[in-house]
Amino acid sequence: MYTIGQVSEMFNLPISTLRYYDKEGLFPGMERQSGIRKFSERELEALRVIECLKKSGLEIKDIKQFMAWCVEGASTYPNRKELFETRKTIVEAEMVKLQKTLDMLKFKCWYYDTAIHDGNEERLNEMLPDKLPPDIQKLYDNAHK
Amino acid sequence: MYTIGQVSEMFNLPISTLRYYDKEGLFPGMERQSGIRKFSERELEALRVIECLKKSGLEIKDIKQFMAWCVEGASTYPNRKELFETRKTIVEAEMVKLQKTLDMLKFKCWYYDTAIHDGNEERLNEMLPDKLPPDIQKLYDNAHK
DNA sequence: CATTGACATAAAGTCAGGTTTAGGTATTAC
DNA sequence: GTAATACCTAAACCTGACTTTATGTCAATG
Repeated sequence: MYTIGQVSEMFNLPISTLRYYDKEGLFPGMERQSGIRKFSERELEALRVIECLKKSGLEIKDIKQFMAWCVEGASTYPNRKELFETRKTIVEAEMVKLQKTLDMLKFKCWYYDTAIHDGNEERLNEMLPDKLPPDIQKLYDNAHK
Repeated sequence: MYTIGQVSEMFNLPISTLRYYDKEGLFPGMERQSGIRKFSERELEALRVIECLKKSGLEIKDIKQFMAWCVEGASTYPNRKELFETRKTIVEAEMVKLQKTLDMLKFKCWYYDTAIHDGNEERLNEMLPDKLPPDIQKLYDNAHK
């Protein structure tokens, strides 16, 4: 059993955030000892799932709904599974977008590297948009398609 | 040259957002014809960079700073390069985190698949935390490390 | 020549996800 | 016995990134 301060340290989250999550119903049935929250292994796993679902773009109110399903029991397995399947699809799409972003950033790094070397962008402007070095061209094309 | 409406269609962004970006100084030196904004190829590339930098987590006011550097000329190449290097590092870290998120989601999909099949979580609880099928164990370990 | 549609502005409003403030309790440390 | 520390609540506040509202201009259409 952990206090809110210990959990705050463990997860590197402000205490105020943990209290906010609790207020929003993300720890249904969490124990208390004379008013003080007692975080058990169940709440730690809940917190891991919260961080995961948040990162997948889910809103707090929908995470609350998921936690309510967990309390409801086996009848909500299909709801929970569908939720994770949906989030998985969304995160996979997000990864593709982020890779495109990363390729743009890599291209710009090369671009300014070259600009610094040349002292101007003249040569670069002549190479754009389709006479870039092969590996750079790939980055540029993926970032601009 | 494009009108705000055409750019809105091309980038699938609300007109209000484009006007907001302009107000925030993200299109320095954009032309106008009797008050009406004229988006040139320069503004379209700016918009691509805006989307990229936004996705990398940069705030509007810092994107504005970057656009100001672009106007300033060759003396700011190093500033611009450093900005992109920093964003690249941040996005690479983000990709690692997102992969961890994805592994958690994949694990949970398998988990509820199994729970639905079994009708309860008893067998699953016996397998946790280190007697999972090898491929699932990998997902679980990456998601929980 | 009035209405429609696309453009413009300034200023107020919205929203999620916290964070801060103000005030209080309970336990341990000197 | 008082001071520090860790916990508690309710409610107000904050922030960034838009979005909406209210009002107006201008060109082309019926």
